[in-house]
Amino acid sequence: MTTSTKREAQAQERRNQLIDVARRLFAEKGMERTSIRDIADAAGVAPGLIYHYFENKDALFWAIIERHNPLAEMTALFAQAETLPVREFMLLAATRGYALMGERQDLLRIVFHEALSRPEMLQRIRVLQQMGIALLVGYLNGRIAAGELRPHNAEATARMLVGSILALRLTGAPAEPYITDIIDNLLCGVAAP
Amino acid sequence: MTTSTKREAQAQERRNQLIDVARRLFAEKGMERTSIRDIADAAGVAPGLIYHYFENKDALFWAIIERHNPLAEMTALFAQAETLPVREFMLLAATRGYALMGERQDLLRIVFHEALSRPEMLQRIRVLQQMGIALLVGYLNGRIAAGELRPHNAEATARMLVGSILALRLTGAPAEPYITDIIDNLLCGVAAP
DNA sequence: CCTCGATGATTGAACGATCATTCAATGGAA
DNA sequence: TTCCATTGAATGATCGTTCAATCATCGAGG
Repeated sequence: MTTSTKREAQAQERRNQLIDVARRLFAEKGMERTSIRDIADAAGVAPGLIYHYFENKDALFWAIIERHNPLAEMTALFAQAETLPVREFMLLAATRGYALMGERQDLLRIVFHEALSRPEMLQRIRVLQQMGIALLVGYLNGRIAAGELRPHNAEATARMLVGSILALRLTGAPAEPYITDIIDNLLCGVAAP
Repeated sequence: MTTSTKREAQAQERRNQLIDVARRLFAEKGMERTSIRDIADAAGVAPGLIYHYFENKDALFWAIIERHNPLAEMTALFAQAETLPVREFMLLAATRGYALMGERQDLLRIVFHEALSRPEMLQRIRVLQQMGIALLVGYLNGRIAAGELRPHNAEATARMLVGSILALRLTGAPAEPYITDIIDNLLCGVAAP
């Protein structure tokens, strides 16, 4: 058994601290406007220490990104899809999606900011978005097969739902009454009968 | 009449060239990752010349932003709203919105990138988005009053439409068949009858 | 038509500041 | 004593911006 578990725990704690501080500052100011000295000052350490834990500034950036993979939460959400009526589930999915974006606001800001100039970041977002859309499309097609939704292009509907919730979050709009209205609009349409 | 119109025209042409080159590079790499020397090299001039036309790098940035105000195009679009049935107009509005975002892709990238770290840029976007949503809400309320749409929260519908089109553009999805499906979903809903 | 002074466009190295990263030295824990 | 965490100034590079000098254009006067 390793002989330095206390020391290793302390190192891990320091590493996590540096990631947390960097995430907060990157979210506030953007990566380029945040210097290694800014991060060191905010963490109360010397700039050189950062290079003990991370090869370079870019490695620190990716350590922040690696910290969170939302796919587990997304698939967990769909685990209970079968137990709820369509409207209830879509309300739940939209509300949980909105809430998750809120909890991960720092990370979202960093990710969107860097995606605009880092092709590898954009690629990573595209993969995740594709997976998210696929989960939703699978659910919608199941509901169509069960006769609960009319036959239609489930992918367009999935994109509408995700786009609408993302737009609420990006514009700083509150969840309600918008989410309920959006789901009702999506299910019933807005045309006069 | 001014005596140096040829010289003034040349100066204006140079100024426009610098703005165009800067816009392209800012869109590709982001503002911080684009140096004054990058812009000068791409324009084929010396770095000092940029300061003949712009007080500083930030002034050049705002000159790019000032170059375009989409509100004129947005209001022009609504000028013909009355002449079309609801579905036709909404298809037109969505298609034109998608196309405008495509034409202004460079500017959108710059604007979204800088909005994440410049409160004044975010504020400017918020105002514009508020105006756009207001135009759409006004139109939808008119259609509700005319009995063509059922009574509902027009703002939620406006946000759905804008969010859906924005998400198509951000994810690199093609306009069709999505726009037609989205408009039909929005009008008729996806619930089984 | 030519010359010359005025004016604005342009150059590109220098300047002061800041950056990311390195590293020899130090301190504390094992 | 060994090992790892930590320090913080130094290093080389790059940044935005300045500025004295140069070049090209323009208009007035002869």
